Amino acid sequence: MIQVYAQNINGTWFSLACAEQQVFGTSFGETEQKAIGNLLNNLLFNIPFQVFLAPSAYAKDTFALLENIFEGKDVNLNLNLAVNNLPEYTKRVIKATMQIPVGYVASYGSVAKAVGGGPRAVGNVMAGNCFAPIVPCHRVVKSDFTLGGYGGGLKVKYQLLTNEKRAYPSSIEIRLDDGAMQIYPVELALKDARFDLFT
DNA sequence: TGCAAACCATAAC
DNA sequence: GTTATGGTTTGCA
Repeated sequence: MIQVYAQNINGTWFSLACAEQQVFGTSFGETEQKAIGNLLNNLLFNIPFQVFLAPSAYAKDTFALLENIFEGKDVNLNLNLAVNNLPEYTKRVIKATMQIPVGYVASYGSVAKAVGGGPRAVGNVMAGNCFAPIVPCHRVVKSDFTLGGYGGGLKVKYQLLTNEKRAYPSSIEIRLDDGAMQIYPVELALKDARFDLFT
């Protein structure tokens, strides 16, 4: 039985699906309904779940982690994510995406180059990301450094990236199991962002 | 700039 | 099996 929780932190609703100290999905939204809706939408397991009003200790800890990520802080991600049932390619993309540090972004194309496959396939994985914002899909942008899309809305993507500014001087290459991935300072993606594109 | 074609793993049928 | 669908990219006018 999977346990589902929702909690409001500083005006944002976070949602969590977990069992046995293992995270099956996370999400967030403007309202409690949206947060849980997003969560269940992406949850691909057809397993019974139960919604709890009061968070368990484990849920509390995880919510605190989500909030820290949301605010752009550097956090230690030693969470136990339930990815075993996901398709092989999806796992690879998730793993690579989690290697993007705070303060940097990657493009769909550079992720694709690192894990194989094409940019659109990477976009597909992001669109179904069950672990936002733990798996930092908001750090993946288009090759021209416009934001691309975001499940939670582009405004949120912009906000998250703004919180993660670290003023790194240049792009670097990070090593993955499979290959290498080029990542760029997040400022590049924020420079030309215009709010009128968000509506 | 703007448009069309190539791109590639999933999910749905 | 086959088709449709993207949070894309690239080339070309």
